[in-house]
Amino acid sequence: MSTPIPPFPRGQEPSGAPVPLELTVGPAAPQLRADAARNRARLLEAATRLVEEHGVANVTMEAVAAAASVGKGTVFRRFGDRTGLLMALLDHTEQQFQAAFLSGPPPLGPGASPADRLHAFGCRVLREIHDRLDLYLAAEPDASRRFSSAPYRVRFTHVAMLLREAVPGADGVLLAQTLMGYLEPALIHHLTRQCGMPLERLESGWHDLVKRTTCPVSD
Amino acid sequence: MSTPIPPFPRGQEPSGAPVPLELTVGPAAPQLRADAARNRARLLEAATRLVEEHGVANVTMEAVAAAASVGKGTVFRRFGDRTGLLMALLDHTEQQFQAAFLSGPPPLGPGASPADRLHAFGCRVLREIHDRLDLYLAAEPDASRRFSSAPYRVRFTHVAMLLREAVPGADGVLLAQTLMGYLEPALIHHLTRQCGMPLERLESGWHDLVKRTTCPVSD
DNA sequence: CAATGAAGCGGACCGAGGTCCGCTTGCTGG
DNA sequence: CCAGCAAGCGGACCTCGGTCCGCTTCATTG
Repeated sequence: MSTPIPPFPRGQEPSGAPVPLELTVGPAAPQLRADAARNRARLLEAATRLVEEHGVANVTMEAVAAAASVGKGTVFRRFGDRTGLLMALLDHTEQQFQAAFLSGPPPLGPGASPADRLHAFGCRVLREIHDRLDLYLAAEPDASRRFSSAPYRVRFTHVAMLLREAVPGADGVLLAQTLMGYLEPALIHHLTRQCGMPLERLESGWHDLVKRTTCPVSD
Repeated sequence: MSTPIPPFPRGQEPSGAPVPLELTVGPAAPQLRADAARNRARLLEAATRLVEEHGVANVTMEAVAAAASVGKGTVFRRFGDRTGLLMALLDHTEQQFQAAFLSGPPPLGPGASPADRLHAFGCRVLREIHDRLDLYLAAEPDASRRFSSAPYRVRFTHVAMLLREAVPGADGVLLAQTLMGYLEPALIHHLTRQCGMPLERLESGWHDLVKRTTCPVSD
C-alpha cells in the first residue's frame, strides 16, 4: 500500500493532484530538465531498437537501461514501470489516432453519422493492434489499471459518446465497455493467432456487433 | 520456448497428449500418489487460510509452501504456477457451476430457451465473480492463456452453443467472445469498485446486451 | 518381501521487476 | 557569478515467481 505514483519518489507529492508524469497523450508535458529529456529520448530509442532486434518478450528493463547507457533507476523514474515504457513506445501512434477520430476527416472524425464513425473506429483499431500485436500485448497494463490508462479512457469516452448519440435510450457506458472488449489485444491475439481467423472476419464481426448494438430494441 | 507443461519436469512427456495435470474440471484426475495427494490437499488448505487471513495479494508461493510444511518446488510441481494454484482454489465452485448450466434445472440448465439460459448464465457469473472478486482477479491468467484455460473454454463453448441456437445466422464464436468479455473479472472490478456501479446495473446491462445480441438484424 | 524405477520432494539458485538512498547536476534567483 | 536546492541519477539491494537437480519414497512386479 505505498504511493503508486512514481514521479515523486522521495518526498510527498506536492498536493493531491495526480500529476500524470507519463501522460501518454495529454497537453502539458511535465517540463523535463535537459538531461532528463535527453535520457528519455535515448531510452525510447534504445527500447525501440531492442524490441525490433530481440522481440519485446526478450527485452528487459536492465537491458534497455544498459543500451541507453543509463542507470536502471532512471528508466523506472521516467516511465514508472515496464508497462509505462512500452506504452510510451506506442504513444506517437496513439496521438495520431486520437487526432484522427477526434478531429480528422470522416468517417473516422466528426461529420459522419455516429454509427459510421463507430464502424470506422473499430476497423482502424483492429488493424492497428493487429500490426503491432506483440507490443500491444506486452504493453497491456495489469487488470486493475487496464481501464484507467489514458489511451483506454480516451477511446472509451469516444465510443461512449458515439453510442449515446446513436442509441440514446441505452446504458452507453456498459455498451461502450462491451464494444471496447471486442478490441482487446488479448482477444485479437487469440482469434487471429490461436484460432487462425483472418482479420477480415474480425472486421465483419465488429460491423455486426455495431449493428446489433445500435439497433433499437423493444422493452 | 521450453515445454510449458509442468507435470513432466524432467523427461519428455510420454506422447503428444497434453495430459492436463491441473484439469480444473475434467473427468480423469491424473491419479496422484498417496503422498502427493496429501500434499496437494495441505497446500489447498494452507492457501485458503492464508488468502482469507492476509488477502490474496499478500500471499506468496513460498508462504503457502511453508504454511503447508512443504518445499516450494512441490507447489510448482503440483499447480504449475501461481495462477494454477489460485484457479485450483476456485475449482470446486467452478465444477458446481458447470454442472448447473450443463445439466441442472432451468433456466440455467437445459429446458429453458437459449435466450433465457443466457440471461440466467450471465447473472450467475456476475454474482459469483462479484462475491470473490479479489480471488478471480488474482487468478486471471496472463493474456496469452486467458482464452485457453479450461474454465474459460467450457463457459465460452456453452455461450457459443446457446448463441448459435438463438441466432443461427450470426458468427456465434465472435458474439460469444463479446458476451464473455462483459463477464471479465477485470471489467466487473472496474465497474463496481472503481466506478461504484451496483451489481444490479451490471445485470441490467447483461440483459440488454443479450437482447441486442439475440435480436435478428437486417443485412 | 526385495528390487526397481518412476513419481515426488525440497531448497539452493536464478532472473527480472521494482525500490532505496546517497551523490550529482542542471536550473534559478540574488 | 555564485549559492541553494529540487530534479535527476545510478546501481546495490530486495522480493518473488519460477527452475533445476540430486535425493527420497511410494507402488508395482516377480
